[in-house]
Amino acid sequence: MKLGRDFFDRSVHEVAPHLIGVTLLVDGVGGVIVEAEAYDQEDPAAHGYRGRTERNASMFGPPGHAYVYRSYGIHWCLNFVCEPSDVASAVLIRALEPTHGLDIMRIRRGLDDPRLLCSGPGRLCQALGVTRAHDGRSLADPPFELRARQGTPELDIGTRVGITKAADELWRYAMAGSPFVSRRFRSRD
DNA sequence: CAGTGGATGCTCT
DNA sequence: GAGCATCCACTGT
Repeated sequence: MKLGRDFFDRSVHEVAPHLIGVTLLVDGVGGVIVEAEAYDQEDPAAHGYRGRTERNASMFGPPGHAYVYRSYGIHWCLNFVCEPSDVASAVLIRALEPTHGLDIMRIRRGLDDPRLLCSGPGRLCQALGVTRAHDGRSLADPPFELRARQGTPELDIGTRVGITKAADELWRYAMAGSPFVSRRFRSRD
């Protein structure tokens, strides 16, 4: 079952936790989203914070579309744009539990361990073949496919990874205890 | 298991 | 010219 048409027409802080458990496929290859981070329009760590530029234009576009950017000159990172147009906010997809097309992922990644195929924003883009070519594309149309989750997973919540500004905001969400997250959370009691 | 440093290409100041 | 929303290899416990 596909996601509702208005799934992304709300705050990133509501969308991000609701994405955990959703299945993401790109040309039939992908898995269950187990980790995501929210970046809102008043967030100094967000690319849209200082206004619209050529790179972040997709963030200012309609919700339910992809924002893909190059990270550290090497990797690609995939975001889902949220809220109305002209409000720059998006959710960074940080990790998947691979379920579809593992053979293709292994070839693209050059390794076998399922835990290392999609456990990080750069890794999952390599495994799913996501590049700049996907920037601005609708998540409701091929090659993307999003399938609604069944039930409500328990969440781990923590601070975001790899940033220096607004580093204390608890805007990182993950499926509790998943071995497929990019980094472990603080020990839970 | 923790910490460090290099690769690498843009974007923005 | 600085600074990355990262990953991997390598070091030392």
